[in-house]
Parts: sequence; structure tokens; C-alpha cells
Amino acid sequence: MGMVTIRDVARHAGVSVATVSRVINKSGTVSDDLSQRVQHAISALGFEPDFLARTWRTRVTRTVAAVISDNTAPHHGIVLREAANVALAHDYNLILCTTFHDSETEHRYLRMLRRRRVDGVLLNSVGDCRSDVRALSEAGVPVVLLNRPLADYGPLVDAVLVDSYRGTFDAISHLVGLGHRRIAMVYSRLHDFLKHERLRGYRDALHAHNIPYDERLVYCSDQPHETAVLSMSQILTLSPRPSAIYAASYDCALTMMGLLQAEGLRIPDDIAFVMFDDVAWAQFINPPLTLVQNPAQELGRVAMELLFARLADRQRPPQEIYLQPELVVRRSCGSGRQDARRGLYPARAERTVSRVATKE
Amino acid sequence: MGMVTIRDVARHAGVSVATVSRVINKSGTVSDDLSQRVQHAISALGFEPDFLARTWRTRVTRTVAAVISDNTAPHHGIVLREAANVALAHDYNLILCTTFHDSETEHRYLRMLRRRRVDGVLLNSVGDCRSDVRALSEAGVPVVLLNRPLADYGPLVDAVLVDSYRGTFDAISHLVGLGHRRIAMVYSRLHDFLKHERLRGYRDALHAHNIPYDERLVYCSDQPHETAVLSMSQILTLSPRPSAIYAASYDCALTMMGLLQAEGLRIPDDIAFVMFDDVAWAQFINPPLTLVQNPAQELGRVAMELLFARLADRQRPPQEIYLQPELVVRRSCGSGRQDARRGLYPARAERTVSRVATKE
DNA sequence: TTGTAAGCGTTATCAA
DNA sequence: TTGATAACGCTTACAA
Repeated sequence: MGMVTIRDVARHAGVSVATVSRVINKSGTVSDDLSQRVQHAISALGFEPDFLARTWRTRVTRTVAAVISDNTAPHHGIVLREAANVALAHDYNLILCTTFHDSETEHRYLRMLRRRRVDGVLLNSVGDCRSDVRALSEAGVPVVLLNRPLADYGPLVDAVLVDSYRGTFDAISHLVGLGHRRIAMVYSRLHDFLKHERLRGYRDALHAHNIPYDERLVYCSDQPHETAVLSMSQILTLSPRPSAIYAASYDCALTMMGLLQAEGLRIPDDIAFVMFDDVAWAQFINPPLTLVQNPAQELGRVAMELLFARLADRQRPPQEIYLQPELVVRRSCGSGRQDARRGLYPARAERTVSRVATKE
Repeated sequence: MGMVTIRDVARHAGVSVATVSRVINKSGTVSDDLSQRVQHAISALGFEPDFLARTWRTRVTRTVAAVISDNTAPHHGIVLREAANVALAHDYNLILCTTFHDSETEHRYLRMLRRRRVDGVLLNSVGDCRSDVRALSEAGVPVVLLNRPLADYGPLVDAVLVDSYRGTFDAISHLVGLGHRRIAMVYSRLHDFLKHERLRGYRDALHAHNIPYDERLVYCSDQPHETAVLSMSQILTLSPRPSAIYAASYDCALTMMGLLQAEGLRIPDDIAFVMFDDVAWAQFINPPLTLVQNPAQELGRVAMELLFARLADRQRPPQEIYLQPELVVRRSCGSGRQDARRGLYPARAERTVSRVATKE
């Protein structure tokens, strides 16, 4: 079963290979007559253009990549799913690169992707990968940053972010509205930028409500779950004990829940609990969890669309799109004064109408 | 910045392109002297072999694909992560294909992958994709089936499965040991094979304990969560109400938990609850969930290793590997007679020492 | 509108 | 051990 080439088709149809190519790619102009004959020959011989040869010739791989720290985090899983869906709609394939929070692995992947000449990259970076991103940019490969601000990366780099600051501000304000004044914050395994933003949201929210910042209430660990547990538990031994916990990410929310359970602390009776990020099961457990809904679906979709938009117009100035998270109140903070004011932060725009900021 | 080719290197080193190629690929034999000169030229010019050209010439893409119904299901997320990790170790890239439980999408992906000449495919099929798999096989692309039995697909197809039957048998036996006799089973969005296996496990376990099978206690829905809720709720209106629920998959476990919550039924006081599949949060919620631990990590790793083994030896007869799940007892079934016998099914082998069955 | 032919960068065959 | 050169299948000037 030798492979059927464009030459075979040309011979069978009695035309030149150029004509066949033109028919396949609907490029140039071909008379109806010849076009018909070529079509026939193609189906008669069962010809399929060799994807590899075409890719090599045209230098377009119809492949994009998503570089993600951990695809099993629910948030990232959804981002990935949506991104894959958009890619599929464009007849592109998606390469999954899980970096496992390791910047060496990230570097390795980014190099691989450049050599492979993928058409674009979605990047949820772990470490400092300026040079890799710039190399991609120079090689003409556009990059969309996920939840990372647009720095001086290059002309082909865009970004889409969830407003961590505001999400956190709202969550803390909600707790304050419920009467809490000793609110602990725990976070882990987040990129510096997100840490900074969420911590800033925490501090500003406290400040806005005239609650002094107490550093003993803030705990950050980048250790994996198992070792984090021990050190994180100290926050519960403080006296007086914090009356509420804000878990700034999925990872440490799990850790914290385990900890509360181990200590026999019940949510919300003994302690209130809010987390950033969204999880499908939050509404099904007891008590249902109040959380800051991270618009992962939108993030994935918008990011990939931005990438294709960039592919279509490489001249457009870099864009930075902000998505708004939403506080979903359920029962893990108690029912105190449910409808207390939601903070001093100005009312947000509609969530689906994302705030779009164009930089530069 | 024109591209540096192998020809430039050859010229710079004063050798032929063939020699450069030999040095790059460590193929053939090159004297130390020339090898040195070539190495120098390579680093002096910053030459990087063109991946696309090489791919086209050699027809090996160093790319594998994972076709998965839904990457956001925790189980699949882990499989994917482990598979990606093994691929990375071999310097391969992984294409993610999420089929969204749609066999048309699956078909489309499988065709794409064949045309792309990926080196191998991991497949968690939705529909009947015999012809696609056979086409891959004929094109020389090995496939590893995930949780699907080895049928007459072709010579290059292997399979790795989790023993659903036994996992279910154990779960039901556990409930029976705790004194339950009215055990409901719900399942959804599973491949027919898994449905069949889990239902068989359920029936056999009941039978082994002389409990009659009551079809009203078994509910299957392939509708998405929202619509499934209503119909699934009927199982709770039975009188007498079942005293235990076995949720045969992650999807419907969530649905069921929501339902129980809505009905104000507490786990385990009002009703016992076990599920198949593993989730990170099971141990952190109240009550911690008893479940059949699905060895997703092992599944992903073994599957990808099997694929590479096949790539290394295409003659080896097709293999079907079974992995054993493990019942993890926590508190969602109550503490009844905790250490009751765990069923009549013969003791299992060590979990990590997987039962390996070679077919044909 | 159609055909001819020149690449694209690499690997691999064959002869030296 | 090394070098010259022919593929590989397609796209795309350029010529007709």
C-alpha cells in the first residue's frame, strides 16, 4: 500500500500537480472542468494530502500548546478544556505541557515548542521565563499569558487575567460584613504575581474596614500538601483563634479543610471559611462552600480566542484582558448578616462583559 | 536573521552535510577530529536542526495523543498528568483531545491524528471507533485503550483497565457487611463496558450475600447533571427508602450528593454513601468519603509506558493489563461493624503488582 | 487558466 | 571514515 501522492492524482486527472494543489487549497484559479476532474481523481484514489509535507513546506503546524503548572487543578482543567474546544473549532491541535510547578521543566517545554514551531502558546508560567517568551516572540510565535501581567515580553504577547485583587477584596469584605475581625489568610503554590495581588486585596479590604493587619494571621507555604499541613496548623493555635479563614487558592483550601477537620473545628459554627477558585463539589458538600468563583471557562476560551486573533493580525498592539470573578455566597461563612454590604469597592461591571484594557 | 541550516554548518566546518548529520544523530561513524570541528561549527553558528524537516523526512513526529472524554473529570486529569510526564521523559509531546463524550468529535480527532502521523494514541473511547482504530493500526500507529477491553482492533493495540467489577463487588460487600440490604446503585456517562462491569459487580455481590436484586434500586442516566437530578431523585422516594447509595462514577456521585443535601438526608446517619473513583477532597470533607480508589496515576503511567514499549517492539502480541482498585474505608458508610468481612471475593494481589494478562 | 520546475532542510544510499 | 547526491511530497514563482 504505497502512499498516494499529489503526483498520482495529477496523472490520474491528466493535469499538473500545481493544479491539484490549487484545487486542494482553493488557491489560485482553476476552471470548473479541471476542478471536477481533480476532485474525482482525489476520491477515486483516496488521496489525502500529506500533513507533514505541507507543514514543513508552509511552516504552519496548525498546532498550539498550553503550558500549565498542573492540569489536575480543577481551575486549570477547565481552562484546558475550553482552550482545547476553541482550538478544535479552528481545526488546530493542542499540545499539553504540564510543568509540575517546576521552572526547569517549563524552560524545557518552551524550548521544545519553539523548535517544533507551534503556531502559538498559552502560558501559565511558573518561573521567570522572559528569555524563553522573547525567543518565541522573535521566532514569530505568539504567546498568551494566563493570569500573568503583560511585562516587556515582546510584540506578540497578550495576556488574560482574573482580577485576583477584587475577588479577594470582596471575599474579605463579605466576612467583615458578617462580623468577622480576625480573618486568617492562607495561600500556597501560587505565582508571585497572584500572591501579591491576593495579599493586596486582603490588606486593602481590612484597611477599608478599619481592621488592623496582623501578620500572624497570614500564612504562605509553597511546600506540597503533606508538609504544609503541620506548619499551617499553627494559625489555628493562635489565641484568640481566628474566626474566619480565607484560603487564597485551591491547594491550600484543601489542606485547610483537612486541618479544620482534624482539629474538630466545624464550618461555619466554629470557624468561617471562604476560598478563591471554584470547584464543582463546593455546592454539594456540607456545608456548601462560599467562594470566589474563578471564571476558568471564560479564561480558557478568551485566551485561546485571543491567540487566534493574534494569529490573524500580528500587528495589533498587545492586549491585556481582565476577567471579573464573582463571590458566590453559600453557607460556609454562616448566615450572620447575610446581606451586609459587600465591601466598599465600587460595583463591578457585568461579569461577561469583561473589562478590556489595551496597553501601549 | 536567516535560518542556519545543516549546509551552513558543513561549510563552516569544512565537511559534508552527511557528516554533520551523522554527528547530530550519532549515527554512522565519524572521526573524533571531524566530530570536534562539527560540534564547534554548530555552537559557533547556533545551529538547531529543523524539527519539521526532520519529522517530514523520518516520518516520526515524536508526538503522542491522548483522546479523553473529559479532561476535567478528576480521574482523567490524573491519567493525563501521568501520561504527559512519561511522554516528557521520552522527549515526546502530548496532544490533548477532549471529546466531550461525543463520538463525532472522537471520530474527527482520530482522523486528524492519523493524518498528523502521531506516533501513538491513548484512547478512552466514547463510541464505537473500531474503524478509526483499525485505520490507525494499518497506518502503523499503535493505540493503547484506557479502560476498554481488547477487541479485534488490530495488531498494534494494547489495553490497560481498572478492574471495575472487583471494585464494585468490594464496595457493595462492604455495605452488606455493615448491615445494609437495600443498596441503591446510580451511574451515568460511562462507557457501556464500564456500565456492564460495574452492574455485574453489583449483582454478583448481592447474589453472593443472598440479597435479591431489585431493579428499582438501580438507576442509570446519561443526561448531563442538571436534568439527571430530577429523575435520579425518584430513587430516594422509594419506600422503604434505600439505606445506602453506591455511586458508580464521579459524575453521578456529585449529582447524588447534591440530591441528598437537597432532601436533607445526612451521610451517614440517614443514608450510607460509597462511590467509585477517587477525589482529592474526599478525605477533607464531612464526613470523609468511603470510596473505591481508582488507580488513575498508575493507569496513566502504565498506559503511556505500554505505548512506548510498543513503539520499541511492534511485534509483541497485544497485551491487556488489569489494575486493581482499592476500597478505602472512611466515614460515609457509618462505623457499623467496621471490620466486617470484606466480601467473598478472593483476596486480591498487591495493588502495585498489577495483574497482567496477555491475550492471544 | 494551466504547466514547469525550483526549492524547503534533512536523512540515507552509494561510491570513493 | 567521508562525500556527493538522490529522494521525501508539497507549494509557489514564473513562464506559457
